[in-house]
Amino acid sequence: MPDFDKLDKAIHEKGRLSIMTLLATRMAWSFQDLKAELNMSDGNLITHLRTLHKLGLVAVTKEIRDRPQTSYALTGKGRSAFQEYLRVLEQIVKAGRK
Amino acid sequence: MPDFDKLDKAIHEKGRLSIMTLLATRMAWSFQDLKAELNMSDGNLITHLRTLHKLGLVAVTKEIRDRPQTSYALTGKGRSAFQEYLRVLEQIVKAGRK
DNA sequence: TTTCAAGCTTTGTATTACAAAGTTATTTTG
DNA sequence: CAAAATAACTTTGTAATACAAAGCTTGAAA
Repeated sequence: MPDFDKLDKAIHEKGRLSIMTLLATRMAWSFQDLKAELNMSDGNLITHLRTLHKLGLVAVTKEIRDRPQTSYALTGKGRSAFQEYLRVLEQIVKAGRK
Repeated sequence: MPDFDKLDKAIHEKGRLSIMTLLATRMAWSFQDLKAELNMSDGNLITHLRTLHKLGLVAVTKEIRDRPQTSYALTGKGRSAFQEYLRVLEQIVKAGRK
């Protein structure tokens, strides 16, 4: 049976799961790109990002290019936590397809 | 990108996801077996089951064997909703492993 | 008839997702 | 330069809901 206890709650919530998945697909995402891709409200998005950041799963980089631009990326910890999470998803899929 | 909107919220919640996964692995589960496997409190378990039942995803059968025994099983609708849900999980795993 | 177990309801708490609107700072446009 | 615009937050409020714990009900066994 899948190891449901290992389903990290911080990652499992739909909004943050979306974010983590996006962050896993490329090095860094700007706030604007995340917002466009996920169509979340500013407040909701930044709250989720802050939650992930506080847990050490996401790194925040502020730079001023054209306009000020904040970028988000997975940390090493975030990457491995997410892979661990995906392992449980795989177990669930395997069990559920039986 | 995964189709996050299709992540059925009723199924995605950890407790109910556990239940749905168990129900997918065999024909029927008694209340007691579910409770033992998931170690949830009576109240919590039955509330989740009722939620799934109200949505038409889970069928409830009451029979009196030795002791009264209630059994739970996926409905057709429940089965296909769950498969749909699993499809999204697969997309997430695929995207996240990149 | 007391006991016990199964299944279910009720109550209460604490968390939290989310939207909406307001804030600050910087930058572009008229 | 003043005004508008945009990025990135913060704040506030609401509604939903997971979960535990304890109580209720019914039927069987002791």
